[in-house]
Amino acid sequence: MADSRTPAPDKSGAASPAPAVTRAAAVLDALAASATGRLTLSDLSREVGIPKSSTSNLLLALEEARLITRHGSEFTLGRKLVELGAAYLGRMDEVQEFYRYCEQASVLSRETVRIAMLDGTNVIYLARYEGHPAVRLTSNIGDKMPVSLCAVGKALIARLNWHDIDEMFPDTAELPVMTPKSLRTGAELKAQLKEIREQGFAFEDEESTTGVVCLAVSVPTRGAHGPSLGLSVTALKATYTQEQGSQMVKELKELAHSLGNPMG
Amino acid sequence: MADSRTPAPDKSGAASPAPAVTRAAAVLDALAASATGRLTLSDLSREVGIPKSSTSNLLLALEEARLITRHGSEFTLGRKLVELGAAYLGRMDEVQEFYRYCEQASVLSRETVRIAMLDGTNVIYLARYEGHPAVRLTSNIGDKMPVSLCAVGKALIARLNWHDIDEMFPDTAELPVMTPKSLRTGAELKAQLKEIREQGFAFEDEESTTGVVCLAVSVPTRGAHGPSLGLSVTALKATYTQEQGSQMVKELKELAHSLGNPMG
DNA sequence: GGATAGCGTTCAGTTGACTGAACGGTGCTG
DNA sequence: CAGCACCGTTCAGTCAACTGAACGCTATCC
Repeated sequence: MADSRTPAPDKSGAASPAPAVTRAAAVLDALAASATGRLTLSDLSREVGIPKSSTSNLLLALEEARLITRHGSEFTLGRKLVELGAAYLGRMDEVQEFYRYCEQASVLSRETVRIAMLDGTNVIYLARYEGHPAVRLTSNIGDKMPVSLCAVGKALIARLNWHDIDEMFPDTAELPVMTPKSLRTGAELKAQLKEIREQGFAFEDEESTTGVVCLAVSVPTRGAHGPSLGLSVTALKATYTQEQGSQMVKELKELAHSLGNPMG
Repeated sequence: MADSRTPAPDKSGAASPAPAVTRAAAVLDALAASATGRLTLSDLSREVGIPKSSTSNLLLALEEARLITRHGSEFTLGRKLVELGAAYLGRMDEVQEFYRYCEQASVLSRETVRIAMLDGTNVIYLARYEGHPAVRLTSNIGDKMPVSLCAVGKALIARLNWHDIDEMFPDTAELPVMTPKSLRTGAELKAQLKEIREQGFAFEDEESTTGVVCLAVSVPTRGAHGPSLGLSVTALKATYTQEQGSQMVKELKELAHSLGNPMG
């Protein structure tokens, strides 16, 4: 799991309009971020920085809503979160369309394809099509990954305007590293982003997993407010060929275009 | 409950220790339950039954926590819910073990297998192993299904004590119907549950999808507090044989036993 | 075009939620 | 066995979050 630091910790000057809700969300975050996923009332009180008595009340309410579950004196995330997450995904027509397209595509139907969403400096995987039994991914739906480490992350970032990119990744920014080939600095990342913009798709060469390569494209934003979506194919470097790659990019782009324009 | 002079420690409704949290959860539920998944402030205020001004504050806090997202004047569920749901699933060792077992099993490795959780009168699908490209399920992870319509639902219900079952499904209860073969009444369902208890596994014969059959078993509850888990295999009725079925049940039971007893 | 109905926002008063210290219970430690 | 440290719970006082009516605004209707 990648460490994600709170992006914009609102200073104490700006109070929340419903503090109890903000705190409850912080409790959920703390549970999600903890190593074991099991924390006691005191743990949470310390972690989130609110008095025990207040935390106790929050936990009672969260438990009643099934957003958390109590196991003796420990708390874990609740199953209601799975339902809500599923409800979010179920409302995304793009996911349904994604499956349908992958099944009937000529090359992609036999590959491992994923659709992901940009979330700050991470991507979140929304769905996975597994047409290639030899390539089983360890990552699951909902998992996060730093953008600099995967093709789909780079494809999504490349669509942002240059000013935002510079802000997110200063030249000297140190990027998370997972393999010897991982990009190291903001400058390296931005050099690649220029390439990606020119060629219209992104590439990953063993930057997150040795032996594995990825291709990815971004989906033009549907409507005015939708999240940024991206598509990626994963292949084994050992069997990957240039020709195969260009065909996959072609189909990825076709799917991306179809997702971006519901009617066509 | 007799003395009306006591200062009423608990009113009939049993007030929540943190109402704002309970209300926020109700807002999320309302969004998840709505047909389109997009509601305005006024919609939510009416739906949940709280004043607009209060709702406005709740929504602001929820939006700040990214539990909901604002699109103009409409609100939808937020992507943070996908992360939290994934964190819940990622913490379930059973899911990881489920994948591992399916891959190395002799028969199941070539079938479509799922693991699901009981949630009231529905089951929620937690993970899906697809070893059989010919059978692609339309349901996704996190989707809900009435227990009476699927083998895994019946397997899970069958483990409850008879009193609870009678309460959930009176003889004359009308069950949801999806195909001509769907069970219609509580009495029909309970007759099947008796069979399931005797033979130790559940069966579904085109009750949710014509042309499709399912086998399922329940997992003995791990520890004292875990949720009720169930396993199911889906097959095409056209190619299904009795012999194949008994082998699949055997492997399902083995996996169930392994999930219920972490060390063995 | 004027009127209406509905939307989201604002604001001051009052109720009820949050605090923090003290309490009883439990599992280590010396 | 006594001592300690930590846990989760309780309770009364205080402060702030919630209410509800009034506001400005935009679409809709006659």
